[in-house]
Amino acid sequence: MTTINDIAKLAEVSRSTVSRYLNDNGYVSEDAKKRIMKVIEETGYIPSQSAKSLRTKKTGVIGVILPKISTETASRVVGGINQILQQNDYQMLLTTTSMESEKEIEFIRLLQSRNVDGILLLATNTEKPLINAIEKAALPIVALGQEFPNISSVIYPDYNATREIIAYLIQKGYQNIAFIGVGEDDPAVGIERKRGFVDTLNQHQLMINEDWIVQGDFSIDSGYDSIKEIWNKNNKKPDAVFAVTDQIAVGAMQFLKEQQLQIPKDIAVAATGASRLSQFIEPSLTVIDFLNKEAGVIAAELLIEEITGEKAIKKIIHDYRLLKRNSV
Amino acid sequence: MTTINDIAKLAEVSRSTVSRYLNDNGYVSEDAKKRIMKVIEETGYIPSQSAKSLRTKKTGVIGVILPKISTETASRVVGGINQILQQNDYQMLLTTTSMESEKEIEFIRLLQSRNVDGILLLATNTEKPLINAIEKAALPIVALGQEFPNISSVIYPDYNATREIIAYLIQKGYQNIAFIGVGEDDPAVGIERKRGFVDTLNQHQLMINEDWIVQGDFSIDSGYDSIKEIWNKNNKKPDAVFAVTDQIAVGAMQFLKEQQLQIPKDIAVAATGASRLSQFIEPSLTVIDFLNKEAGVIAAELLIEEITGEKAIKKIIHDYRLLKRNSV
DNA sequence: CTTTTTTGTGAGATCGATTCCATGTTTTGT
DNA sequence: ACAAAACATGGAATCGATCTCACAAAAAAG
Repeated sequence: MTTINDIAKLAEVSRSTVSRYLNDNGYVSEDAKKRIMKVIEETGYIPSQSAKSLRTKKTGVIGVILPKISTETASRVVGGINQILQQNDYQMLLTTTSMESEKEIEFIRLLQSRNVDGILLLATNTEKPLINAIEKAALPIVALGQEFPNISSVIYPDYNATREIIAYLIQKGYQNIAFIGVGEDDPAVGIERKRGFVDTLNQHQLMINEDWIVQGDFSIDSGYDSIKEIWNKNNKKPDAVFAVTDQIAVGAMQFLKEQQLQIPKDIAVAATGASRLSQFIEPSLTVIDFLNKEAGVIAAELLIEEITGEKAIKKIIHDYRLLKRNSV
Repeated sequence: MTTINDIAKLAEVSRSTVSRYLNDNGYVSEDAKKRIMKVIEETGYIPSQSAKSLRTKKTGVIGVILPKISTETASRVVGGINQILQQNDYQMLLTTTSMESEKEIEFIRLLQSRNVDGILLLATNTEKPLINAIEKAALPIVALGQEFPNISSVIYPDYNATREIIAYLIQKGYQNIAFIGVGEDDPAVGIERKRGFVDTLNQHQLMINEDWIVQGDFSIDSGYDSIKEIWNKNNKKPDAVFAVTDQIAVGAMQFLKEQQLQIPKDIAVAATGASRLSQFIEPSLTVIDFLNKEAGVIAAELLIEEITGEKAIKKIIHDYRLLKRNSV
C-alpha cells in the first residue's frame, strides 16, 4: 500500500508538504502541488483514515443504533438520516439490536471504541442501564423516538396524535373502541399511545372495556391474534379498533375479513404508522403518519449541530399528520 | 480520554502487558490480570480502534454500497447482511448512491480510505468505469444482483425466473401479455428479465406486440403511467401484464382497478419481487420471490470467506420461488 | 545440580497520518 | 535599502495501539 511517505519521496517533497497539500492548509507552491498531484494520480494513493483519525480524533463516522433494519419505519428513518449525513460528508455505521435491549448498551460502547463522532439512538426502551450508558458516554448522542434525560431527542407526539385519531373515531360515531397495544417497556408506543387512547375515551365519557384492550408485539401476526382474542372473549363486539402500529392493524384486518365483516361498515380500523401497505390495502387504512424520514433528517441535523459546537440540549416534538382514508 | 498508557501506569505494568491482556495472547500473570481488570473497570477505558487498525490493518468494518435504503428489497438484503456480519463481529458502514452511478465508484474509494476489510456492492449497473474501479480496488469485493468479472457475486436468476412466471401465465391461458420493464443500464433487471419474457413468448409461438412493451422506472407511479400508456395506445388490449418489479405492478393494478377491470378475470398481473404489499394487496400478487434476505446472507458469508483466506472467485446463482397467488 | 523449557515482563520500533516549530527564501512596505 | 510580512519547506514529536525481542525468574527435565 502506498503511504504519504511514498508520495513524499516520489514527489521529492517532505511528508509535511504532502499533508498540507491534502488538507489544503498552509503553504504549498504551485510547483510542488503539481508534482504531488501527478504522483497521487499515478499511484492511486488513498490516505488512511485510521492514521488520520488517530491524530485528529475525528472519524467522520456517525453510529446509528436501531432495533431492526427491515421495517419500513426504520428504513425511512435511516433514509432521512443518511441524506443529511451524506450532505455533511459523514458516513453511517449501522448496528441493529434485534430488539435486545442489552445490545443498545453494548453498541454504545462499541461505537465509542470505533471513535465515531456521534451516535443516533433509535431506542425501544428507557431503562435505567441504558440511561446510565448514555450518561457515561463521552460523545454526542441524539435519541429518536424516546425521551432521555440530558441528551437531545426527537420524539414523536405519541400522546397527542393518538388523542386526535381516537377523537376522530368518536366523532365518526364509533363508541365501542378496542385497543391493541404493545408492552410497556417501550414507553413511547406502549404507554403514551395507550394513555392517549384511555384519556380520550374518558374525556368523551365512553366506557373503557378491559376486555377490548389487548397487547401484541409489533408483528402482523400479533395483530391477527390480538383481535381474535378480543373476538373470542366476549359477546359484545367493538365497532372500531385502534392498533398502535399499522402492521398490527393489517393483521387485525385480515382476521376481520375472514369473519366476513365489512370495514368500516361493521367495524372501523385505525392505526399509527403510514406504511405503503397501509395505503394500498383495502380498504386503505386511516392512520397517523409520523413522517419518519423527516424525523430522521431532524435527528441527524441535531446531532451534527451538536458535534460542531452547539451544546444546548433540545427536545423536539416532531410533527404528524392524520391520514383519513377508507377504513374509518 | 484514557489510553493504554494510563491503564499501564495505574496498574503498574507496562503497555505491552496491558495489550497482551486485552488481546488475550502471550503471558500475563494472574496478579497482573487482576490489577489491569480493576483499573479498566474503574476508568471505563475503551481501546481506540483507530490506533489498533493503524497497526493491524484491520478494522472489522465492512462497507455496503446500495442504491437506496428505503426500499423493501434493500432493507431485506441489508437485514441478511447484518445478521451474518454481526455473528462474525463485523460492523457495517452503509452508503447509498441514490441511484447515481458515479457514486458507486466514489464510494469504493471512500470505503477503501476508511480501511474497511471488504465491500458488499449492490450494483445497479455494470458500466466500464465501475468495473475498472472494482479491479483497481485492493480489497475483497462481493457483488450482489449483478455480475462482474473477477470478483465473487451472488446473482438472482433473473432470466430463468422470468421464464417460469411467463410460462405460468401462458399455461393459465393468457396469450396477450404486456411487459413493463426498466432501462437497460441495469442489466439484471432491464435486460435479463426482458430477455426471459421475449424468449418465452417466442418459444410458445406467441406474437410479441411492441406496443405492449413499455419502460418505467422502479416506482409505483411509473407502473401506473406505463400501463396507462399501453391502454391508450391501441385498440387491442392485453389480457395479462408482467412487471419487472412488484412496485411497478402495484401502480399498474391501481390504474386497472380505476378502469373497473377485474383482476385476474379481465387482466392478470404478475411481477418480480415479494414485498409485504404484494401479499396484502387485493388481489394478492402472483410474484417471483428472490428471497432477498437469504441473498444478503450468502453474499455476506462469501465476503467473509474471502476476507479470511479463501481466494476462489465464486458466482452463486441464488434461489427463487414462484408465489402463485390471486392476481393470475 | 545443572540445563532446558516455560512463564512473565518491559523497552522500543512501528503503523500513517497531522501539526508545531525552526529555518530559509521571496515579496512587500516605507 | 532594510525591516517586516508572506511564502515555502522539512524535521521531529505525536496520536494509541501492536508486536518483536531481549531478558530474567520460575518450573521442569535430565
